[in-house]
Amino acid sequence: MLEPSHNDELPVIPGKRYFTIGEVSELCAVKPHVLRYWEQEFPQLKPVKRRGNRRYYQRTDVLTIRQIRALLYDQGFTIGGARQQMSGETAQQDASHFSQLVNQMISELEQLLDVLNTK
Amino acid sequence: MLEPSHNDELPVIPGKRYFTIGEVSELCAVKPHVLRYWEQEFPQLKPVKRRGNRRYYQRTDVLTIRQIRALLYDQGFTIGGARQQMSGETAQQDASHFSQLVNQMISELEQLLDVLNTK
DNA sequence: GTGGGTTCGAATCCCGCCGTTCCGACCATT
DNA sequence: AATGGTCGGAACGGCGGGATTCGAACCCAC
Repeated sequence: MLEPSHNDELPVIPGKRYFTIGEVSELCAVKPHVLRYWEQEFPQLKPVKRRGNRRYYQRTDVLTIRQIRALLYDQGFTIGGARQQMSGETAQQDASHFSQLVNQMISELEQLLDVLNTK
Repeated sequence: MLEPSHNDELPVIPGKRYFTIGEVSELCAVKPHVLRYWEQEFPQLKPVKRRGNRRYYQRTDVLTIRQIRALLYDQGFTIGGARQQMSGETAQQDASHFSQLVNQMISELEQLLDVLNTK
């Protein structure tokens, strides 16, 4: 069984600009080494790096990580699926699925229009 | 990268009532042993069993399997995630999103009806 | 009924995803 | 300078998700 990890209950993000990997780890309940690993897997996750290659995460990075976390731990995506989801590919599928339905509705409405016209 | 498996291009389901596991395997492009495995993982997948414990799949079963297949191979869910998805937890989110849209369409159609009536 | 293909459940095997652990070196704060 | 966090890289590991194998039962065509 998938255990929902209650993303909602994560701590409030403090009002500062930059966070170390350790801080982000706490804020997102994800171990530092996992954060480094995710960085390889998700191109959109690119914290600033300074002296000695140290990572400095911004607030948006923290939100990105929480989103990834939700996709993986709550929604039950694989890493590949989460990446696809983040890059918006599935939104397109949804959209096409949707437009298909809409097209069908349109053609049905056109038939209805025919009926109305011939009366 | 996740390779979309083009669920759309699966063969049309023949117009008969029952299918053997081999037929379903072809119809869904999923090996028989995987179908048996999925049966353990997805409670809603319960083909009828007859003489000698043989599986007889109905059309709805075929559709269910295609759906599972899409969740796993196209959308990138884990089995746990797909199960959660199938059991309708996330579907509720989708549904509310959907019903919102449908409501909007209905109100627009009602406006259209008004126009037609006053003419 | 007889032969060839299909299916059965259960056991076993296996590969790759998703981390995890180790490492010596570097950095920051006291 | 001492303590504790962080660095990258490589080696290691669990286990999810099948894949393979087995002998036996079954079905259909002939």
